[in-house]
Formats: sequence, structure tokens, C-alpha cells
Amino acid sequence: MTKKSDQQRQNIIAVSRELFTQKGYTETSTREINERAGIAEGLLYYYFPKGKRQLLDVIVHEGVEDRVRIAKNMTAEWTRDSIEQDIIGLFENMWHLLGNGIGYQEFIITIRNRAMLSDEQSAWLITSFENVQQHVAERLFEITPAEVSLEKATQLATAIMATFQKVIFDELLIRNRRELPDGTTKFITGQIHLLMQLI
Amino acid sequence: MTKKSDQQRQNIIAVSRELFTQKGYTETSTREINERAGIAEGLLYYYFPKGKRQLLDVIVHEGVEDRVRIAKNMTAEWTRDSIEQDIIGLFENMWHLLGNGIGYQEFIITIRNRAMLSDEQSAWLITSFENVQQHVAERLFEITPAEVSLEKATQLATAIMATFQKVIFDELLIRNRRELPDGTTKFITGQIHLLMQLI
DNA sequence: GTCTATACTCCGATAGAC
DNA sequence: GTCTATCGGAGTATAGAC
Repeated sequence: MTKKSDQQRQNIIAVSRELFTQKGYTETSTREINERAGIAEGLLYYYFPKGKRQLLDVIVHEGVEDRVRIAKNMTAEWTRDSIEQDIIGLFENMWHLLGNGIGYQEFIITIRNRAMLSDEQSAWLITSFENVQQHVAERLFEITPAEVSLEKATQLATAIMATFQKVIFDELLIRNRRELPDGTTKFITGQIHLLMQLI
Repeated sequence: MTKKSDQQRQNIIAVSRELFTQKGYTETSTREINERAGIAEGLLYYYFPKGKRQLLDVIVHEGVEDRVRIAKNMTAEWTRDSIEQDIIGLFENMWHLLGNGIGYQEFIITIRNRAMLSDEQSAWLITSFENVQQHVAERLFEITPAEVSLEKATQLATAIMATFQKVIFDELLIRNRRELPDGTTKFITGQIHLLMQLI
């Protein structure tokens, strides 16, 4: 039941998102979008009357909506015995969501075009991390000895998330890589193991 | 003894760096650079024969050179008693170097134009953090009980730097702020205090 | 809804006088 | 060294036929 026009619209978005990620927003011409999408010159303005800028806004907005996916992927139960492994699994989920496919593209586009965006449009990046962080804090608190305060569990969750964020930003943003280097899992494992000594 | 032509050249670089930071590289026209620098159309190509792209490269290259400043600002001695305060002071130095003036501009330009740059051109960002991190690891190891391994000190330094990096990237890159929010020092203090319990 | 053709704007870069 | 004038090209967007 997906209408032709819906497909067309989605196709234009997908092509634009791809090009914006690879070449950058300003470096991508509407002509190139039309070409790759296989549509004629004028048609883009039928679907997006405000032109290229509207495409950017739509793509960034989808990033906002997709952020719930990140929260979804963390609902698995954690147990005291497997806690370190559970945390590593969480990192792998986050890496997968921000390092692959549409999530990666939305992430890169939002960061690199920050100067063009409003505070609200880029806030989803921080919100995503905060959501995960709070989730971690709660789980840590649950399975933690009674004498450990919620505040300490929260601080610990913050330290864990900072480590995740460092790896993700270093690789995706600065090194411009999309595959984790060999030592990463071992690195994360070591850091988690160290931090968990705090409990 | 600074020649007029040197001033002119430096002026063009300063104006470009300013505009590249505010509006982005591609969004800045050479006309606007000329206008703000108070020079005529053709003159830019007298100083920079390869045009706008050369300006980007020169600015990024200066980031590479300025990175030694980060290392310089950490040579103060640390003592066991003041260790947490010393670490907080280090954070403030790093924030100052990446959040103000030319250092801020070089940082933003390098990140936001990553797609245009080579691996070498953006490597200085990671190198800078790594240098500081190694320095922290060594200092921690020095003033630490004998039973703590260098490896553990290094891991701890990594966790500390991840916290610094998180704050800096969140504020400068995502939130697009250049002044630290009120709670930041308290936040950093809390995290450092937590992490130092590992020693 | 989709196409072709084109109007209009702006940019980077050069030529050449002074 | 610095200026004025301008070229060639590319980009966004629109008009109007089908």
C-alpha cells in the first residue's frame, strides 16, 4: 500500500542523506541529487518546495525521531554476574546504531552542519547519550550493594558513557573510520573492568 | 620588523579563520573574505595563489603547530596532596586552549571540514589528547603507591581524559557554547574524586 | 506528477593597468 | 603590491508543456 509518491519522496531523502554524508551539504548540488535519484530537474521542488534546505531539515529531524531506537536496544535484563559483559554489549549496540547506515549518516550530518542548525535540531545527540546514561545508572543501582548511593551509581554511569563517547567520536568523527580497530573491544573491556572496581 | 606584507597575509588568514568558524568553509566566499580584510578582489591570489583551499590548509596546519601549546601548559609539578586539584587545573587549561581564540577556531574548522581533510591533517586532534593523556598517566604513576601498576595508572588517565573530552565535545561541538555552564567545575570535581578512589 | 528549458544569481579565479 | 573589471562555470529555482 505504499504509494508511488511516498517511495519517490523517500528515495530523494535517501539519496540526499547519502550525498550529504559523503560530500557535505553545501558541496552537494541539487542537480546531483536529481541525477542519482533518477528524476528530472524540477521534480525535487514538487516534493520539497523549500528546496535543498528543507531536505537537510527533514533528515536532521529524522535523527531526532530515530533516537528512540537507541533507547529501545537496551531493554535487555542485566544481572549482577554478567554486568560487565552486559555493559560491553550496550557499547556494541551504540556503536552499531551510530556507526552504521542511517544512524551514522544522521550523526555525521548533524555534527558537520552544526553551524546551520538550531540548538533544538542538534540537541538529540546529547539527549540520546543522556537517555542511555540514565538507563545505565538505574541498572547499576539495582544490582549494586545497598551501601552504594544512587548518586555514585550515576557518576559511575557517567564515566562509563564518557568512555563510550570517546571511542565513538574519535573513530567516527576524527579518524573518519567506520570499523572498529582491532583492540577496541579489549580496550573497552579493560576500562569497564577498572571502573567496576568502584562498586 | 614585521613587514607590511606579513601583516596583510596574517590579516587574511585571521579573517578567513573567523569566517570559516562562523559560517563554514564552503559557505564563506572569497569576496566576503576580501571585503572584511579590506582588500581588493585580486589581491588574495597574490598572497595565496592556490586560493581559498590553500587558506583552509594553512589554517589547519597551524592547528598542528599550535598543538604543542597544549603540551606546554601542563608542565607544572603535581603533588600527591593536591592531585585532584592539579587534575582540575589541567582540565581548565585544556578548556581554555580549545574553547577560546585561535585554538577554538582551529578545532571547529578541523572537525567540521573533516571530509575535506586528509587523515594527517586531522590527526593532530587525537595526538593532542594522547599527549596530555600520557602525561597524566606518568604523573599518576609517580605519585601513586608502589603496588599500583603503570598499566592501571594509564587506564585511569584514559578515564579522566574521556571525561574531559566528553565535556569539551558536548559543549563546543554539539551545544555550540563557548562558556562553561555553571555546574561544570562541580561535575568535573565529582568525577575526578570518584575516579581517584581507584588508587 | 513528471518532464524540458532556462532565468537568474553567485562564486572562484584571471588579466592587465597602475 | 594593489586595484578594477570581467570571464567562465556552476548552482538554485521557476515556468510551462505534457
